[in-house]
Amino acid sequence: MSTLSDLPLKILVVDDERPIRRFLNASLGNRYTILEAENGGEAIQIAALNRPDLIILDLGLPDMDGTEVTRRLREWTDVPVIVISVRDSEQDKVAALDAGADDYLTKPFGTSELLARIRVALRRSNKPETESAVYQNNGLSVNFIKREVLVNERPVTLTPTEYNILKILVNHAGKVLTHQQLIREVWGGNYEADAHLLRVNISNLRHKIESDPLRPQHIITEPGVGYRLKEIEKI
Amino acid sequence: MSTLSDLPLKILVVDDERPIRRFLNASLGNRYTILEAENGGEAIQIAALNRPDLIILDLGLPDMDGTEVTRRLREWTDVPVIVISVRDSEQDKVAALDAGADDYLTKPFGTSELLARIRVALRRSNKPETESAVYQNNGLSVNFIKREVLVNERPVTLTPTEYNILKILVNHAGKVLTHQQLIREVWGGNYEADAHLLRVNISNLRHKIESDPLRPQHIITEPGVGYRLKEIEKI
DNA sequence: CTGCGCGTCAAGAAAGTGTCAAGAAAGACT
DNA sequence: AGTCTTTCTTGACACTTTCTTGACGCGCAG
Repeated sequence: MSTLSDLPLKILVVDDERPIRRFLNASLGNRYTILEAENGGEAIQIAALNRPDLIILDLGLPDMDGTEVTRRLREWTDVPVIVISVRDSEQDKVAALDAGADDYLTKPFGTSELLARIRVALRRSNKPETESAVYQNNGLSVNFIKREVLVNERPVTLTPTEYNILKILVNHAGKVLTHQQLIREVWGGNYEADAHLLRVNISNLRHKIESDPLRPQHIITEPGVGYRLKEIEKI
Repeated sequence: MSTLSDLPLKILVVDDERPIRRFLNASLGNRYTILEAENGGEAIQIAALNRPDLIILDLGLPDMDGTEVTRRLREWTDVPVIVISVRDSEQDKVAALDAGADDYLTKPFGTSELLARIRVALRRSNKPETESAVYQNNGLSVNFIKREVLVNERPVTLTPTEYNILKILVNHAGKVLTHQQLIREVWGGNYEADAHLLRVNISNLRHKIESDPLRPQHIITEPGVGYRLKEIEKI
């Protein structure tokens, strides 16, 4: 069990109030290396750059909601996220947890409880899977942090829907995704969207990332079933 | 998030008070299969026997402390444990979490928060992707996740109907399937489809996966009865 | 020889797929 | 608020693949 990297574990504290950051720094500083961020954008940047082992995230941030930060993080990393907030409503908790947070602590909380919950989160995540935030295969490159897509080194700009579709395909690269699965994941459970809508978007997407949309090299149609992102074996 | 392969997950509820068990059963019963235990010993027994996917554990048990139960469980299983308790002291929380619990909820709590925290715990523990759903025998290989069929290492493309027929044959590999069974499974209960239609499709399928369709090595005709996927004993 | 089950072939019917373009909706900027 | 731009959604159409049906040949048993 003991994966002993003797370097101290890094924890990123995200809070816009300096006193809280100072308090957390004092509570955790002698056990962990503390990184700090003041807002959501900075948090994502620092997380991408420094790869902390855990993130403590305040819900109330100036630039973007903490739930949104979590969602963005989850697009490319499984780092444990512990949300802290003054909001105590069940609705807030459920939203944050479902967005991908691992725990939710209501302020004020005791230091020892926070430490215990940090230990739990670290214990669970102690399987260092080297998952990269960048997908690369077959001339297609998707950077989930920057939301940047390259085709043969050349950047392409995708609309939000197109990016979402591509993201799902990449996350299941090689596997066939049925129309229903794609529709559910892109447009949400309420499937007002039909297969035709999906086809149009796939078509648009292809025109942007395929050199020859008639003979797609990336997004392969599985007739009667759905679509699949083609993966080429790397030796 | 990807939501595939959903057989109902089993949750073990451990509490000595019947009303609480009943309440949890009502709250979770329509989403999960609920097992129940009244005390620590029983909990461990049932956990060992039924291998639940998650355990909800009350701290106050008649025979042994919940923390102790958690410790005993952790000796042999990583099943997520969510502790619920009336005790709100930090000391109790830290003790339970450090004993191996994944979460700690103070009574009273809302149903939706509990459900959210259950989802978090299950999400974390479900990481190992179910990758191996591959049938392989006699030069024929069917990967159900990628929806890929290989004959002697060479990929073949099947139409939806052909794939469905093959899938059913594979799922009952070695056994004879009557015409009626196959028709019902492929075309649905309303069997407007007749045996002739099945024969045409079998013929097409054979031309794709048999090297010599006249002497089939995979799809064997059982005259007057149906078809069978030939299996070769692996040593 | 005749009837029956089985396999093959080919052609029309049906379903699925890709593209274009126009209107609706959403968002950004004065 | 209003205007402008981008993005999303819908409908129409051509095209392709797949499904279904009917015709026919073969082998075999009665």
